[in-house]
Amino acid sequence: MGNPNLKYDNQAISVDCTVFGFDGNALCVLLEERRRVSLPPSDTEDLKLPGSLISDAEDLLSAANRVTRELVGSRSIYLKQMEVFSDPQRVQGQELMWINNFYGVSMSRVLTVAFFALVKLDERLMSYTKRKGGVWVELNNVHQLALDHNKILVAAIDYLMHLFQQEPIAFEFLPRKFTVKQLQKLYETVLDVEIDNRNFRKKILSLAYVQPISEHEEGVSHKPAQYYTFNRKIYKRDSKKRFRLNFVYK
Amino acid sequence: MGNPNLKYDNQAISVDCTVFGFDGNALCVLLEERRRVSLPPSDTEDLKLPGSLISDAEDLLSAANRVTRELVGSRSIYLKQMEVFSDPQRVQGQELMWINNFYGVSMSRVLTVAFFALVKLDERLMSYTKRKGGVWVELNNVHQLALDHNKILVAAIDYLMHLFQQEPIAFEFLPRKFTVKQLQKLYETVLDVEIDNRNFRKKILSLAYVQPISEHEEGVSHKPAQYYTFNRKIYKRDSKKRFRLNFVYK
DNA sequence: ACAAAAGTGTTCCTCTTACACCCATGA
DNA sequence: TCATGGGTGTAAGAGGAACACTTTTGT
Repeated sequence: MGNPNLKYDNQAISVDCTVFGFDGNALCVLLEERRRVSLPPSDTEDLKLPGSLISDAEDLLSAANRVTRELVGSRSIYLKQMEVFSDPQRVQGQELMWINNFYGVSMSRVLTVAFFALVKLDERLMSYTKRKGGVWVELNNVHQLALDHNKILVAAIDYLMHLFQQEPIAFEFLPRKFTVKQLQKLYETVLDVEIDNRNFRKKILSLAYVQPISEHEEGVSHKPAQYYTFNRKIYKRDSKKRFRLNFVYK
Repeated sequence: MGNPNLKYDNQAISVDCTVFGFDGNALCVLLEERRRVSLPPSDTEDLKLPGSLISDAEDLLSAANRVTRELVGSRSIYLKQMEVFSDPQRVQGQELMWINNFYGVSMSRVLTVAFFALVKLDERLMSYTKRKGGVWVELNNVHQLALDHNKILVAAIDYLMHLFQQEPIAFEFLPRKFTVKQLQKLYETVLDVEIDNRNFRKKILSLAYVQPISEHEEGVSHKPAQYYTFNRKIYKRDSKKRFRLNFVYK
């Protein structure tokens, strides 16, 4: 029997999405202004990660899709469950009141499931987001966020850097056709390293799933670069073959 | 404003723990019998992963610790959040009634946060678990479990195999001092491969964080094996150094 | 012709893999 | 002395890292 002294029925669940994009130079994250219903205005904490409580009939992925689509529209998006933040004190006082008020409930705590998302960020998406009330902020320019969203963001950056070295998620950031240089710049930005251009090319072009197409850059005042695409089918086929003990650090 | 047609306040949250152990030959998972309050008995579905609803004031890790300690006692345990299962239909009908009844609540759904755990399984733990009403079942002998616990178990096995190649969690399964052979057998079991003994030794012994101690096996009727230990400090120090693009499959 | 970025090769070294026999102990 | 599992070495190949110059285009 569950302990009769404990309560189990006063908890809300939310999703909060950390959506990353790459503008060609820097990593950006999608933020929105908090709509302040009954909370005194604050200069420093009015930005937050997009999120929402989940309704009784909704699964988490649907909720995360709903939340992100509000700001990025119907484009395809890489979306993955990351981590649950469950400190009973993570939302309290006025923050909790704000949520209860906003959703018309009276819960004593809110757990949040953090989602990790990647999109292809371009001019059109930039302005779409703006019209919908969101902003893309370079990671270096992110200051204090509402609730515990700085903590979630830090976890997401960490997750991004790890996953980036494990799986070819780089291509989620780039348009369908891209140049080797764009790809290299992306790796350098995300992992915060410098990469030798010759070695990078050699490595990337040795991958069967990065394929040249019969198109080159146009209208640039230097040698036009070859375009490549990412072939997911080939990646999936080949990724089953390998077995490595990658924990090896000497 | 949250959509006033939706309800947000009728959801319970549970943790379910997949605890793995290695008995020297096979991987085992910790299961417990479901205490059937108001449900017709079933021959095939009376085993489940250990789990519990979380109370309003509890964080997830504490809940997972509480749940596992009931069956493994106070020994140290590797415990990590894995994935949330949030299908609104995942628990319904009699299953849902059983939970509401058991905990004295009336929720319309239960989300569960699956935890992933590893313990050092030995004779003492085996019998401790038995006294507490749990069982260790070899993975090959796990049949139909209650609720969606087979699904959770499959996800946990997958997670284990991936993590095993990424991080030195093998040592969480073994006693403080172990032989190379034990370690190799463990890798072969978890990853379901055969490993060349000479190459395995070479690799393992090249790792600064696997250290020989001045002790050998005793009472065996063959050359007694050297004992080694895992030095976590050295691992942590060295793991910061390396950077690799491990997504590379050709 | 010049500025600007694209593209190209070689050498050295480390790590991986495949493979077969001798060693130390208890019975 | 024998059965049992512990422990050892080498050669060939693949992948990673360091490093500097030529090519193609627009202006």
